[in-house]
Amino acid sequence: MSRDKKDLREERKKHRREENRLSILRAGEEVFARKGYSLTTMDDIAREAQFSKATLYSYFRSKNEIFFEIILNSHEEVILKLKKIKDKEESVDEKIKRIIRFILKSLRQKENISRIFLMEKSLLKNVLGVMPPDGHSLEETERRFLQEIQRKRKAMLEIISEIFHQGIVSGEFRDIDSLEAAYILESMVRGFHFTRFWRERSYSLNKSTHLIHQFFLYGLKKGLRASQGEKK
Amino acid sequence: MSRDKKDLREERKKHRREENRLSILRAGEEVFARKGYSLTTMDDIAREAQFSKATLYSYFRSKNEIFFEIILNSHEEVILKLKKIKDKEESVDEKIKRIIRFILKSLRQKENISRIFLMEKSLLKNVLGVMPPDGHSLEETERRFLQEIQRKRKAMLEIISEIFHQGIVSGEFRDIDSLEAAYILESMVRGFHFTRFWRERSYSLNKSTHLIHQFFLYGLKKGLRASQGEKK
Amino acid sequence: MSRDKKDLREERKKHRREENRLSILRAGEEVFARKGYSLTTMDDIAREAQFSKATLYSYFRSKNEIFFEIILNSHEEVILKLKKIKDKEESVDEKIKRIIRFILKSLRQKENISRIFLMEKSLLKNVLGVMPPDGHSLEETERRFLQEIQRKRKAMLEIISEIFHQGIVSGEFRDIDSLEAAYILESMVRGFHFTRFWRERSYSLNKSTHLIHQFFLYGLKKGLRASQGEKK
Amino acid sequence: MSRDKKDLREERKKHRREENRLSILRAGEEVFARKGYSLTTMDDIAREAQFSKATLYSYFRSKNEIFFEIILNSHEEVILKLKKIKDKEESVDEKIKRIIRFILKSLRQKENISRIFLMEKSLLKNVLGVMPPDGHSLEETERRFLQEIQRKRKAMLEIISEIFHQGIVSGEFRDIDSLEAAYILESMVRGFHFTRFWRERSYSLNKSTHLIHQFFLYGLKKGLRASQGEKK
DNA sequence: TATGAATGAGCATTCATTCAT
DNA sequence: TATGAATGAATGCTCATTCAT
Repeated sequence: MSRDKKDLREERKKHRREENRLSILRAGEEVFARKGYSLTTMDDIAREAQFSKATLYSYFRSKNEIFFEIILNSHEEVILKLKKIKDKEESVDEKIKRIIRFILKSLRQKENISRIFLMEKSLLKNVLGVMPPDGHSLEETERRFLQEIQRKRKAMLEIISEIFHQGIVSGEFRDIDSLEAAYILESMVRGFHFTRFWRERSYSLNKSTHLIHQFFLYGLKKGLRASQGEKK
Repeated sequence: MSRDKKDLREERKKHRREENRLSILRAGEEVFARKGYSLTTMDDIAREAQFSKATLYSYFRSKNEIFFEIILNSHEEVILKLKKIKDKEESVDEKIKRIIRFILKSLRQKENISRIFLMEKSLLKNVLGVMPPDGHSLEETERRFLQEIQRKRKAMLEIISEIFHQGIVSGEFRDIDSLEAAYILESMVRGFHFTRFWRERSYSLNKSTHLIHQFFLYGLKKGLRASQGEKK
Repeated sequence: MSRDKKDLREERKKHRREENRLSILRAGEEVFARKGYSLTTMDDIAREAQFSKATLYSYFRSKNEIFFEIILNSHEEVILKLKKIKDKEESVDEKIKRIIRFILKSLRQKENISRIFLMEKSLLKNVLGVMPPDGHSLEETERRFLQEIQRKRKAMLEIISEIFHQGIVSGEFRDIDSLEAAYILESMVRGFHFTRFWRERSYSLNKSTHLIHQFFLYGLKKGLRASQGEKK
Repeated sequence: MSRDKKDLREERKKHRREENRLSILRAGEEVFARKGYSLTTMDDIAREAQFSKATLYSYFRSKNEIFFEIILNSHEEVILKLKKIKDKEESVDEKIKRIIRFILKSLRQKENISRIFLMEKSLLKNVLGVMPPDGHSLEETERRFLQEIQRKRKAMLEIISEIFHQGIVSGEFRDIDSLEAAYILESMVRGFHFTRFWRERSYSLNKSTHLIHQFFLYGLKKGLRASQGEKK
């Protein structure tokens, strides 16, 4: 009895703890998205999460770690979604369109979360994107994060490439390296998103999706029957 | 005589000043590239430039201003190079290849200068890339910078789109919006560069250029005679 | 029980905080008095208060705020004392003497706190004592401070003028504007204090009090029975 | 001949130099008066004087020295004016009125020059008005300045006291220490000026003069025929 | 556990003064 | 002599992190 009671209490505690953890992550995402990494202070996150600053440190070891966790989680979501798309019963073309739209959409939602993730140097002290990813001189946490993230990204890209593979096997697509194609698609979508701020014209989600989709499938050259679909 | 002498001295002084200015910019570029914007201190730049920190302030009004100048200059170089490419006597295909290679190359060289430029939120207090570019609430300097940079980027993209236009007119390319095509190409190249850190495989400049070039011209679909050029 | 205990702890905490606050103010007063406003650094105050500089900022928003608070508090004390004097059962003459002595004394004690307060331009950016007190272009904090201080000073002078009023009503004093008389008395005392550094002779508190008192009551002209009291 | 020519050139040089010196002083007065001591930078003065900052240092050893010189000069003017008043053929009463008005006026004109002079601690590093005027630990320049200023002030006050002496001898004034009377008068005038910023009502030069004059002559007590002259 | 309080290490920027021409 | 340039030394303020309760 007392045994059970104790377990129950333990259980509840754990549950509560998990909930708080999530609160902090949500708060972090909110603030990071709004202010970027450097400009976000632990105070900001604490305020948003309605905890004391010190409490944050009982859930996470550092500002960095909070950020890492957010990034990692967001990748997890993406993987799940991509799997769903892959397993859908529809044409490969349609799937690709869905992928483009989905990535664009989540980039827009998480805006500078992804922005930061891709870019901010202060993230990994003096490292990210500059040093070759051998990762020596990285702190343990950072190393682990890098590994994690690379694993997840690999998973993402492999799912996409599997979709392409279907198209290649079926003879619909050119016989190319399907992983490279996945790289290209991701590059296009991310690139299109991140440069959009500087464009004169702004494109709706639909228009953007269509544009990228057409170019990715048919390229610039004449000779293929690229449908001249919707224009915004 | 004395007149001339004085002028000469003035001349030399001005020249010296210009040189110092450049030194600081070079130093700034170096350090920003290594550490990102937030983590770069004026002390860092001063040390690198072999000046006292205070001296920096006699050449630039702020850290921000140094950074802006670096970005702006780098854009200027790009514009010049693109113009040269455009005016070359060679096939449009070849020009596109050159553009891809050139952008990739300069992204690699300036590495996270461009990275920072695209991303760092702390740059324009809470603004860059997030708020719509209406720019109210920006400080004067920041506003000017935004204008400048947008002007330059527009120029860049227009040069590229003019090249495409040649191909469209000649019937070589599909009849699409040439500016949109420029957006896509830029997205691909930038995107490919910025995601490369996360890829398992790393691609040489040649291989990257080829890959992007092929996809940009022929897309994924079968039916076009994409040359099966070099593989890394 | 636990309830009470918690409250008690809260109580103690609050008390501790209040004490620290006072420590900082005392430290500030000490250093400001010694070095003046501009030359006093937050580091100085922190050292004197035995806190870290950062801690100061958890109690006060700025150097200015610390200074304002010191000034304000010191005025509060003065008001209290003046009230006491006013309510004493003794002759108006005696009360005036007490006022003179009291103000002189506290000016000596707080020495250049009051000096600074009256004088330092850097206090209110380009304002204090120069611009008419319309107060536009002042920051919020500064505006509030100005209001507060003016309210307190008004209170001080009104108490003094009320004392004079008694004397006027009783026919002892000339029928003059009692507030103007208060202005004059304050001017004499403050003026006498602030110019003393430049005098050859220095006057004891007693002697100073007597001197001012005599002149304030009887003026320079012959014809009144100014007591030729103590000479130092 | 060549001798004379050389002398003439020397002469002109000296003259020019003296003129520049004055320009700088005038500029300094202007800026100090506007911004106070701490907030005034050498750059400000240089700009106002239309010289390079470095040039200032060929005329004065430091910011302090410029300020000292300004103060000293201004005292010189005062002395001259007081002498003139003293030597005028008119009643002592009238002379006193003139003195009051004159001091008030120049305090208003030089506003925070005098303010600073009286108050700013940063002037004499950590000293002025705080340490007993023994002046040890003062820098040479500061010591000299203190001496100078004290000499001049003594002169000023002696002139005033001489005027009073006339009145005492003639039996018009009470038989008091004329120097003390001078101290009191100065205190009243300066005090009245420096506290004016905090008063609710503001007084015109005339009204101020009258007020101070009446009180100085007749005091608060009834029994003397204080003329109930103009009220503002 | 949760938290209010404390702080070390910075950081951008300023300015009186010196130096080289 | 006059000056443009250079700089050392500060200074107010911030923030991630730790500590004591």
